[in-house]
Amino acid sequence: MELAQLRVFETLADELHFARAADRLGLTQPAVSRQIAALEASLGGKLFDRAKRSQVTLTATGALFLPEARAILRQAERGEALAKRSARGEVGRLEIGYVASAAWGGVAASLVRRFLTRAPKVEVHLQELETPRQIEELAAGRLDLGIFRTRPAYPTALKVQPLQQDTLQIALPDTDPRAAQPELHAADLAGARFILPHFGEEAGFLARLQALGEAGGFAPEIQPPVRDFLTVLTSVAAGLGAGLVPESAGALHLQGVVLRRVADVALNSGLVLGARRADSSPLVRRFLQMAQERPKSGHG
Amino acid sequence: MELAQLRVFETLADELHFARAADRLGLTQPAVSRQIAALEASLGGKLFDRAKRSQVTLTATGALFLPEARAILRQAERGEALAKRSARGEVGRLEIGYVASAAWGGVAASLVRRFLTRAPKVEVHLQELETPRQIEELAAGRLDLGIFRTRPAYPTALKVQPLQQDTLQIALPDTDPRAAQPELHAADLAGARFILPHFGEEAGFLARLQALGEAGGFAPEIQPPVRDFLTVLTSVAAGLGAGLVPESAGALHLQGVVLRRVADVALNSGLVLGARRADSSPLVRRFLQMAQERPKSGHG
DNA sequence: CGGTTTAATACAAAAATGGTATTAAAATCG
DNA sequence: CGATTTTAATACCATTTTTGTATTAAACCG
Repeated sequence: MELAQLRVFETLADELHFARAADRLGLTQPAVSRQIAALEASLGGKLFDRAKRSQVTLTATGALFLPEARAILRQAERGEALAKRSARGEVGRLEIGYVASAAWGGVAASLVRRFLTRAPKVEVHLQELETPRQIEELAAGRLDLGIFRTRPAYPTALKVQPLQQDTLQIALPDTDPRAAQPELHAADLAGARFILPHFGEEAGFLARLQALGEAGGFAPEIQPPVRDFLTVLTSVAAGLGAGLVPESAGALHLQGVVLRRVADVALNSGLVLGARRADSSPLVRRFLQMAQERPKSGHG
Repeated sequence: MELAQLRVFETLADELHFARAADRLGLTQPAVSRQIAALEASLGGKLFDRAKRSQVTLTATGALFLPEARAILRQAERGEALAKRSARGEVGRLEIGYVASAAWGGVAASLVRRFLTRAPKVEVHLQELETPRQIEELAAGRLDLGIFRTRPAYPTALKVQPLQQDTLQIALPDTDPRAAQPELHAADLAGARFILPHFGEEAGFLARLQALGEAGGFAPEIQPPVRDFLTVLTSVAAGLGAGLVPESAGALHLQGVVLRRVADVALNSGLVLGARRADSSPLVRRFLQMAQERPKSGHG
């Protein structure tokens, strides 16, 4: 017994006419005759009475089998559709990690929102984790995707793709004399007090600042960390010190604050989207592909 | 998507090893590889991860599809089994008519009982109807089988097969002088009074008796009809007259009664099993075949 | 690093499936 | 009632699909 035979059987049971059934199936009449004969042989009994040529009818066995055949076909169609949706990455479950800084800019939220628009049946679970933890969890298989900050290197088991190319910039009060310069050099920042955000165990900003100090030949003085970027910028505007913030923070346009690039030190700190290199999940593939289509999400 | 592919998929999902799955399926390993590849192509995504050669695993899609595939296969198996049982005549419904006289001897009951032993799932409905009515109902399709008395002819749409070859015989009190003869002739019965059974509208016995009278050149005198054969025979033993009873009534061995054949008049009155000639129902075929296997049922 | 295991691929043989043409049987029409 | 038409089955051939054997490529293991 094969599904193809059941499809022929169902159609013939509908039409009760070999030639018309063949037509509906895109076959010829003899093909239908043989498929039915084969099915009947495999079941060990006739399904149709064709003693009267002009009025094919279901036998008792055929009538009994018809709802069974329909059930099998419908079940098969449902299963096939489900598998296809799954293969297209439209159903399933995704564990996605994100760094807090990806949430501020709305990058994580807008990515997930875009994905769910296309694949509403996917169950997405979000977890806020710092970059190193995400890399661990990804490798362990407890995360499927991670939205985290660029690193100098990643485990070979992971692949990452750029999400947002953020440069860290220096935020200065517009009253600061250095604010007059179009761009700064590390050495210009000697003696400045720095206001840094601190989220969980994320130590990236601190590390960058220390690198900056080394390049400029000074030991940066650090204010107690604040909770978010708005506070960093407000503190800077209040003249409490300088800030180290992602370029995208400029979108806030806070009065009394200017952002300046550091010309001689690379302070790239983009967001990347990471996944297991060997991950064959269509959901992950689809998410990665979608993220690549429009590397910068709508939000500034 | 085809059932054969699902069978391969299920087995491979069990074994997670192409060669072993092939073995279980009675195929070779490349055949399994290709069947899976074909199924994956038709679904538009991978079902197995075989990056690591030594550990084939289900993908998320594969894991999702496995219960679906199992459901389809089980449904197909149930449907197939049901159709096969139906084709073998083991399920369904039979409308069977019988003449009252077939019930006395237990012919109808024993036939049905034998049939139900072999096909317990068949729903049998019995209806007591006289011969002409059964023939009507059979032709109309309201009966599937009929157990009735032989007729000189039947509609061509029907086929009948012998069930029990009953000759009608004459029952006489052993005190009757004719009881001394080993067999009678029609003429011997002139002047006898006859005791006949009368059931519903069955007029067969009366008609036979009249034929007998014609052959013997006398008008038979008829006693009021009685309800059953035992009463006929008891009346005969009491000397109330002669009886006309099926040969098989002799099995009752009633004291004081003898049964005698009528040599010169054919009084065959067998029971036959009738069905529509065109009936393709496996139940009917099976019943007819069973009845033929042992033409006389266990009962005398 | 070499041998072994395992899945995929290449190729030829076999099976099945489908199509065209024809036949047989029933239905329809004159 | 006979001729024509309709309809399903069959014969036959071409095509496609499936299988098996042999081989290859990759991963695993010592």
